[in-house]
Amino acid sequence: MSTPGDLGTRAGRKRRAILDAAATVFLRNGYVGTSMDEIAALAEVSKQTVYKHFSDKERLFTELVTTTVREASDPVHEEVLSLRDSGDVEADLRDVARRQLVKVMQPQVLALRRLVIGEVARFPQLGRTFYELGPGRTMAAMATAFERLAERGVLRVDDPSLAAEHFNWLIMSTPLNRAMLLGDDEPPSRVELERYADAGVRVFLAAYPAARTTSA
Amino acid sequence: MSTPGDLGTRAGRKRRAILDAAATVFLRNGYVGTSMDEIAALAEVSKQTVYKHFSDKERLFTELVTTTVREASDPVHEEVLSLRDSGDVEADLRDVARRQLVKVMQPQVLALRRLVIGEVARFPQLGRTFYELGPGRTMAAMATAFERLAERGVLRVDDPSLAAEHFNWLIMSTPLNRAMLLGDDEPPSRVELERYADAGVRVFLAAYPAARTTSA
DNA sequence: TCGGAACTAGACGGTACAGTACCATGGTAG
DNA sequence: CTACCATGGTACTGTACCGTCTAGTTCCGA
Repeated sequence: MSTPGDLGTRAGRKRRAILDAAATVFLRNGYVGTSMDEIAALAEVSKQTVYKHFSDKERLFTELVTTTVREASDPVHEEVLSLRDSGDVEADLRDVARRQLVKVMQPQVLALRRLVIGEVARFPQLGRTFYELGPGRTMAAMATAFERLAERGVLRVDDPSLAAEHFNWLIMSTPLNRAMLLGDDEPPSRVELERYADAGVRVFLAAYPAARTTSA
Repeated sequence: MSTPGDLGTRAGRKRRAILDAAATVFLRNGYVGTSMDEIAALAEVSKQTVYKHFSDKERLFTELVTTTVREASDPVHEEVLSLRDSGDVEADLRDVARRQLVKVMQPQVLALRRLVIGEVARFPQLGRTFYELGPGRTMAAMATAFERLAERGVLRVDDPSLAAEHFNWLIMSTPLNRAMLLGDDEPPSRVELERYADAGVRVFLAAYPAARTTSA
């Protein structure tokens, strides 16, 4: 009859409220910095109800993280896949790079990344999940796209996986690592992010040149 | 008379023992996962003595992190500076890259990085310190080295800071980010690290070409 | 309308831990 | 040798919080 995630039922709504509250509090205060009472209060739900839906703090936390990562990563994944049929590699790489960077630099995604990294010792599985659903999946998709582009002769790539790594990190490393350590009180503007992305693409194309369809 | 750090005095030895124990426990269990009793026990010192040397847990933690980062970062910094007078840019870049990568991938450095990232919300200053003493300082040194090499005409670089960022992250991103999220149960071998470093240098030199002193 | 399931509110046991208080003791300077 | 300060050992205070329990209340379907 009723699915746990069904928002039509009362149980479904409560469950969603708890997950939303948990996201807010965990991302702000970290795993140990968060109390179940706080989550219950913010969700406007009794603590008993929290424990009815999630057997304990760990499960609530892991479930929250996995669903959040999956949701955040899906759209990026789609766009990367579409790269394989690109008609204008340079322009499309720039597009993908810009959009991907903006996604990754959202404050809540950054907070989630910090959180998972900080808890890798306590929750090793969570780190794996984050990697596989996030950067790992994106780079795998990118590698297959590069492979296809190489077959079509529009991009010179010998090791697609390595190229995907290089592309990915040329775009994201500078702003991402700064954000990890410097916090996001003064996040880079959209324009700055585009500069990082474009510069990364430039370097990438110098090493993995695109064959232009239209010559000068 | 006596300096706090002087290992000759009894107080100095105790202080060092406390810092060593703190390093072990904090790096293994994180900030909140560590109790002052644990540190005192491992240092074979009474808790009273711990509080005599460090007014509270926060100060002990921050003092530990700053001294550790500084110590780990100094040798890398030296070597990067010496790049400016390189006679064989390609070979020397490869050398620097390999050594830098090995340093950064040491388990305790990785643990420290995870720890600082996870605590950025609680200790923003610590993140800044880590960045400025670690990657920030290295990349600044690298930028001045590149600038000098460009003046000498042996490397084509227009924006030295950007080039330093690109170099740094081309080398380190892949193994570093994997380590951050996947833990270091199965750390990459020295050979694998060298492959990452060499591949990064290759891409870097494609975008920022070196003028060869000796031609084929 | 009615019965059962889901929910609320709050107390409670158990545990862990930061930081303090107190006093005995041992090394060290003078 | 002695006075004294650093240290050891340990008990203690206060707090926080997980997870459980109880007792009463509200929602919803039949």
